[in-house]
Amino acid sequence: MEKVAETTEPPGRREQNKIDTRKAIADAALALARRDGPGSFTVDQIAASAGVSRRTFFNYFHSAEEALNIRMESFLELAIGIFAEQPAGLPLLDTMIAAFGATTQVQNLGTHGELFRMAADNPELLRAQLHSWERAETRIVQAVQERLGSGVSHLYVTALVGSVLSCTKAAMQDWAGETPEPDDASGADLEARIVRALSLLREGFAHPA
Amino acid sequence: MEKVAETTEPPGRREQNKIDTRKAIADAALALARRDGPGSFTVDQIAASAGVSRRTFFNYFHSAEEALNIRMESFLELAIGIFAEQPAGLPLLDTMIAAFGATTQVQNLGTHGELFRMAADNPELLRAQLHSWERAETRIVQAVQERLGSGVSHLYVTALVGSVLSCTKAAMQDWAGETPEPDDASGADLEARIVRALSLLREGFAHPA
DNA sequence: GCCACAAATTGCACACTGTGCAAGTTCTGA
DNA sequence: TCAGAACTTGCACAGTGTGCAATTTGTGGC
Repeated sequence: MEKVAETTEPPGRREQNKIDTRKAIADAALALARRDGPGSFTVDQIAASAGVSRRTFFNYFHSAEEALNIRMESFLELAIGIFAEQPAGLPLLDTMIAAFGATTQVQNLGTHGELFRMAADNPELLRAQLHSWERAETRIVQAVQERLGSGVSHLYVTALVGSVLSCTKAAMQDWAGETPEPDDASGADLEARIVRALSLLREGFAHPA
Repeated sequence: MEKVAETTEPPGRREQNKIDTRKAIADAALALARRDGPGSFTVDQIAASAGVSRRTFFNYFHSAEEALNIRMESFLELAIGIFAEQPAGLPLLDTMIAAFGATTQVQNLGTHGELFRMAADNPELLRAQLHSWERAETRIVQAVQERLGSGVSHLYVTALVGSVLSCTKAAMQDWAGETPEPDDASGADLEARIVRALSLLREGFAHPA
């Protein structure tokens, strides 16, 4: 019985080291972004601050922005996971509302808002974030395709998923803009906004309430 | 009478040279992308091919991808212009449908589909395009805010505009994917898709027709 | 036409990015 | 304990993006 619960934890020293290194780099990048501003530091600084070589940094991330953006990725990862867990029978938009509303329970929610605000004056970071949303979109489109079968048009699915993500993004931006303090307890505020935006979508934006 | 119609044409040699140079660079970039593939050429090659120095290239564009992406920008520019011309009384979504449907009359429509397809296997180009859509979104949001006055919530406007652009993007992607030949006469196909996607949006995606 | 001024182009230097490769170090399993 | 796999690191190299100063080119007054 050397290995226990191999389904979820075969870490070993190697895996754990990689996880630690990855986290150390991401943390170093965030700390530098907070101190010097989003675009005002180099990869060398991140690497030195994380205690690894420049080359190792690039073994983990393609760019400084990607190291920052890993948190946004985890948020979208969570959204995709929750969506996949939802029962398949319900109307699609209700399922989406449930899934994206639940994402607000993610750890360190305040940091996500912070990164949103950072992207406002850092084009490279903004591009990285937009790219993250784009990749999430294609993954969700695939999941929805599988769920609905081949009877639904591709355009319907892509337009729907794109709109849902746009509304979620708008809700997060609105929330991040009006919640400058890194308050992790304001998840309810964000959830309310997401639900509101997606409800507007479900009603075809008929009333500008 | 040395100058005629100074309202729209004070070009002079200077202005015209800049326009020509800009166009020469963009054309050179597109030609190289067609020949070698989107990410397989350098700024030096573009500059040489356009007959300018490397430094001059960077006076016009921030990156190779931006030089490619200028056409997508012009498309979005056209959309914004048409939207601004629409009468202000109509329902917002109808105005949007009219505006984005009309954009398909842009010159060299086939090239736009081509660039969409290129972005599929070139992350940098994709990011540049996403960034273009993002900037267009904020501009349209501003225009809508002015049109509707301050009585409407910010979240409503951003969610609406984001959804409209997502649907338009989905329509273009669908069209570009199923129209591999650079056929400039297929504008009607694209327009039909855009109108269909936006109609779905207006109905809250109720029927997956 | 001439000339001073403004605007655009260019070469150069410099810091930084991103990647292949080979040598070194650390973990794994028998 | 040890061979081999996996990870890290230094190095080299091509490419990017930008400030600066020198040069060329268009503009407008005289």
